[in-house]
Amino acid sequence: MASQALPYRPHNHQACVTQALADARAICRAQNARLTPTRERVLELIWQSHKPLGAYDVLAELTAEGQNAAPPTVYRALDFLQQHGLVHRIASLNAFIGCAHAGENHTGMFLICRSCGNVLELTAPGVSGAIEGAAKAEHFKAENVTLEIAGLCPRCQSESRHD
Amino acid sequence: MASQALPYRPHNHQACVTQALADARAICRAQNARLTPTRERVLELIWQSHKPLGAYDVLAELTAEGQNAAPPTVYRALDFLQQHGLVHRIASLNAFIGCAHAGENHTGMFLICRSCGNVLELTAPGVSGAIEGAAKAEHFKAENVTLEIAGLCPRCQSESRHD
DNA sequence: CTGGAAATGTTATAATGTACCAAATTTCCC
DNA sequence: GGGAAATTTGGTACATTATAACATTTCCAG
Ligand SMILES: [Zn+2]
Ligand SMILES: [Zn+2]
Ligand SMILES: [Zn+2]
Ligand SMILES: [Zn+2]
Repeated sequence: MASQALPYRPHNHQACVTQALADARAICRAQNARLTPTRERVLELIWQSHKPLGAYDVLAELTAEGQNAAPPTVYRALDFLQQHGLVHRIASLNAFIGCAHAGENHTGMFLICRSCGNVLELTAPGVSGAIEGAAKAEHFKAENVTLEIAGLCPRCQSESRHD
Repeated sequence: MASQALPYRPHNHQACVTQALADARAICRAQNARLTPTRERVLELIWQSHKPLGAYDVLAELTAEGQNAAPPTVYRALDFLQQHGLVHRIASLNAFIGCAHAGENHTGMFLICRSCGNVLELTAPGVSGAIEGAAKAEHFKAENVTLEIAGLCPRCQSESRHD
């Protein structure tokens, strides 16, 4: 069997976080955007795992750390991070996840495991092309694509076989 | 220019509604499911237009008609209609729309106009195939696909050109 | 009939997201 | 550096969407 994608297997996740934060700093510097402490901390919290995190989960962490935070605090930080392509919102879950392809121009495709909750973000050119083609055939000008696939990740499939 | 899809041009919309209700009755009869008056009325309200309707919009209509309705009334009806493939939930809008392909086994792809709000539901085999292929390449078992494309419909594109 | 299943009524509350205005901070020009 | 403008943050209140829980009614098979 081919090697599985990161979210589906044990790995040094701290490296994911470190890399994501480093990328974020570089991207913000390049765009002259201010990655303030709260924004950076929210991004780090979002990256705590490969599972999407709800805005109010982020809020709870912030307040637990003694930070003066209210819902707008979190939503503002999340808006900023989305604008700069650092996090994605998963509409079907009302939750947020770190972008695995920050800086690259891409259309996210999310594989969401309903069992373990992990999410893998893909860029599938074939899929994007097919979507654009279908939209074009209807003379529809596509601006934003939401593509979220719920199901079972490789790990959870094999676990359910061994129950 | 090719003929535009229904939502984007004037048409006898009452025929859409009548057809949808007739289909729904047939489907429920075939599945031994009870399309009760409230459920049927909710479906009819959802079909009032080709724009998605929020659950609380449906609720407002029901109560305006003097029906004894509360949020669970609407959500239960919507759950039923979704289960039987008669309506879809648009996750990116928190709203519901009548299924344009009820009875057919399909994966909905929704073209959502950010200007006029109309939604066109497509079935694009090429897109579905590409998505399944991409999921399979990651050994992911896809069960449910959310595919929503926001942009500008043909009509709204030409209107903005003539401003 | 009648007993169990399905559907509905009803109240309360959870979960998610935004409007709005004031205060603080940063930026940038002079 | 001083000070106006813009950005960011603090904080309250509220809007919107969705569900939990339990009582009551309706339906239907036997
Ligand atoms: Zn990781
Ligand atoms: Zn999983
Ligand atoms: Zn119509
Ligand atoms: Zn339009």
